[in-house]
Amino acid sequence: MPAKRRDQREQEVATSERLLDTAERLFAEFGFDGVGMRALADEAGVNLGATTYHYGSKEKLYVETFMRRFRPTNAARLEMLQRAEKLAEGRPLAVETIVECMLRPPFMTVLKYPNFPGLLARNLFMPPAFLRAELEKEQGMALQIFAVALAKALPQLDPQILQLRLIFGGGSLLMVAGQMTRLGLRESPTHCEATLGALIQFISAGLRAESPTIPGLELPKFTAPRSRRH
Amino acid sequence: MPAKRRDQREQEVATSERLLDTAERLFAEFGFDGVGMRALADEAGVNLGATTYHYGSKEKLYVETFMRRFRPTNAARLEMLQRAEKLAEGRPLAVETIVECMLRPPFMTVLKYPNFPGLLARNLFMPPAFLRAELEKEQGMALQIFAVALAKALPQLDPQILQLRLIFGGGSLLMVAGQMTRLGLRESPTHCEATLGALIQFISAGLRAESPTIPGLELPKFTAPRSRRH
DNA sequence: CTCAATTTCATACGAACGTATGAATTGAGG
DNA sequence: CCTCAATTCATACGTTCGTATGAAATTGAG
Repeated sequence: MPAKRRDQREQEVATSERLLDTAERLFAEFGFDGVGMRALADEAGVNLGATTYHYGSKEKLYVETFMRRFRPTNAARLEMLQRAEKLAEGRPLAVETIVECMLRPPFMTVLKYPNFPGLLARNLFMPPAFLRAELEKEQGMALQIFAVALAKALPQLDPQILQLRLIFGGGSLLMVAGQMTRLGLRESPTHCEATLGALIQFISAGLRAESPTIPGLELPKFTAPRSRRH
Repeated sequence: MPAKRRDQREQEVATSERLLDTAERLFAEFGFDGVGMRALADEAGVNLGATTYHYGSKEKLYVETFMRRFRPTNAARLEMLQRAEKLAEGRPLAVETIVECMLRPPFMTVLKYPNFPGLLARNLFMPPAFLRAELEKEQGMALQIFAVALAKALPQLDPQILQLRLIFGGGSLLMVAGQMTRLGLRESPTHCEATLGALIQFISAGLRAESPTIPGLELPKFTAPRSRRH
């Protein structure tokens, strides 16, 4: 069973990669339902049939388009946290350090792949039904790990409040990611770094805010997908 | 020129309203491109032609669906701020007060109309091209006014940083709005109020964070729409 | 050179899309 | 009762949708 045949002499990048790159750009801008397979194939310069041949269906292509960036980014966050913890040798990590571990990898991904922010915002805010499962699997554990690390850094903070504040912070990250191009953060790495720093400051301060035991707050499990259509 | 004829004896709500309500639900869940006019008309129990008759086009219906909620919500924010300022009689407002004026009206709208969060998240994060103009017009001024009020409450804060942090806070609001149903905040006003309180705390603390003069940060005007397709 | 697997390509299918059209239906005013 | 504007409704238009099909072309191994 032969695998990849086409050599690299005439073709700069393989068809499947070209499809993924184009899908990243178009899906990020117009969303799943806003992009047709024909437009996608045309922009990628490949035949329409190549889409089903390489990815089976539009939904699978969409999932793979997102996961190709999301998976390594998420892995990098965990690695960065582990490295920080190893470096600390038992001493508790600063909140800023943990937050930076959460934010820097996505920021770097966003800086490297200009169309990723759109995907990120779309899929984390209002994920299509067919993406929910794989998404939950990938990010659920990471979120849990960071919640534990932060709980260690903020022992006096109610875990429920912490979970809520993590959601708040995630919203901030998504917002700035989604508007990155609009903010002109792509032209200069300096701006980007400065913005990342400001975001770390903002979220860390929010996490540290003293919480006067809000009564009656009782958060559910944060699972429970819903879906209709598709 | 007669206007509304059909009396209210047999029809609970008018056709145009039924269309808006259904549009709110479906657009919130599936987005503009994810909803067909036929499905919309069917779920609303009206004829397909009624959609073009009452709203002219799908885009106009979409804009009106969103603006019907967004306009009064935004107005309420400004009114609440004005009331607070009048009540303060010249004394500077607390950051928490200003932030509450920004957050409470949307929260109330979200509590009253369960499908509004979806619209809000979709349209503020990744607004369709045809909505950008009307959106900018509606929220641009409000954001400016709140930025001024906050600058007065935080005189030592760099305005650039403030603007950035406002974006962060907006992300937090959108995130929690978009996940409101998922978080189970709809069943109990107590949870909702508690979450609102936690969000006010979080954002206020983030706004207050001391900013060690991040060098090289230079934010652009925050305008510049892009668009292709449609 | 041959062969078989891999990849490309043109084409076609039925369904759904947004919108336009004009005929029925409705109901208050003359 | 008749009129007429407002509204509803059935139907049809051209287009685009996602996917399937099978023949052509390409490729590396033997």
